[in-house]
Amino acid sequence: MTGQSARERLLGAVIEHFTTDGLADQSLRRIAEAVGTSHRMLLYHFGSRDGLLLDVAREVEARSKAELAALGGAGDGQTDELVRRMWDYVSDPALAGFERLFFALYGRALQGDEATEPLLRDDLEGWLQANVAMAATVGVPADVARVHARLGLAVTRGLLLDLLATGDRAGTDAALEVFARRYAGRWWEPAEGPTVTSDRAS
Amino acid sequence: MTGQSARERLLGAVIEHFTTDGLADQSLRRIAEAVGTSHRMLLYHFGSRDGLLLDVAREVEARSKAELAALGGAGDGQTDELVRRMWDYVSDPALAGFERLFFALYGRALQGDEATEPLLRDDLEGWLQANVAMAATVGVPADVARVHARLGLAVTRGLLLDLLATGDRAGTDAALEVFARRYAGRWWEPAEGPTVTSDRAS
DNA sequence: CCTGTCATGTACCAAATGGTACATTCTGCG
DNA sequence: CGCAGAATGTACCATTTGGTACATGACAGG
Repeated sequence: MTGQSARERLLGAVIEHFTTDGLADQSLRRIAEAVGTSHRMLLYHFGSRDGLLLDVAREVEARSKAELAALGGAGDGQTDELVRRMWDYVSDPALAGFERLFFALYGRALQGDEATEPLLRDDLEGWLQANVAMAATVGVPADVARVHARLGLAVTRGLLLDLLATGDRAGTDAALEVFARRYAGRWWEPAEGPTVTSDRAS
Repeated sequence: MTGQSARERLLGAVIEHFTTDGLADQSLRRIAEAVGTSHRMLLYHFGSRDGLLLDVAREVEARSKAELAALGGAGDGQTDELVRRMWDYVSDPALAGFERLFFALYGRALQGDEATEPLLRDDLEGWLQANVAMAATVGVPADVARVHARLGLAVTRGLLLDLLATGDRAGTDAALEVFARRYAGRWWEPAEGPTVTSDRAS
């Protein structure tokens, strides 16, 4: 029973360690000690240091995807509600450590680190597609949904960076609320009285 | 003349090196070789490895601030124009390497790395204050300006993360345009027909 | 010319690194 | 039981690491 499971337990423990102690400048031995094993075992299960980091990146990506999937249910077709729910979930203090790890891996990946690259390739595209599919169920055409999903993700990620850096929950909450307000309603259905945009004035 | 200048030249070269080759797992000796000096000299000028990273972080933060300051001029009081100009500037491919370095440092800092911490403390707050000051010249109250500046920065940063990861310029441009459209006009001047907010229950 | 200060090179160090070789235990299965 | 294969421990390795000690170079001002 230990076959794949031991490895998975280790992986979970390593992620937890990276979550609390950071992933920069961590040697196999330090990691091993922190998760209660030997650096020999990490090599055994993951092949190499980069192999370990690769699996960590994959797992983090998978968990992020799971986060987002959890938001799929109970949609009422109001995009502002979706972005609010997403923000509420993702800004939960209990997840802060994980989100920090996510961004640390992401930053590394941006600089060409091979081990963390899967994060770049799959994460965003997966989110967009999930969103497009979800939007289709309430009648939003795919191309429209895609661009709005993109914007919604950018807002939440940008504000999450802000929140993690400053800890200013009230400020970031307020900013998200401003955004959500402008997305209230079923705006994608063409005519419906005067639209949200305040084209007058200016 | 070499006094502070040699150090500054080195710092610039190191940043350039980090920009192209990444900052993860770089030893003093590798850095030194890349910038044409000895690891001994890096220690001499920056005290320690962390000292070097600290100065890199400070400099990157200073350059980011300078980026934003460059956007201050020629405002016409239209917030959508400001966010468009900001995006145009920040998404310039020529700056991509630098932005990647920025996010890599940022991610590190989020995980508690002391050397890169100044990025967290100063960068965002500086941007907010600059924006509030700028907005004041066109009559936007400070508290309103602050929350909108926050949102604007989040959108650009979030989309920048997207662009750097996917390279999808058309997609990110389109998302920004959707955002900007909803910000057209001088929306902060209170009464002007029905407001945007749709105070729904819950 | 001498002397002091900044800059740089050379040589070195103990410690830590990722990885490997080999022996050993554990465990499920025929 | 006995044995294969996975899991783990021990010991080791060459290399690299950040940092230091010390000598030397450049060069300004007295």
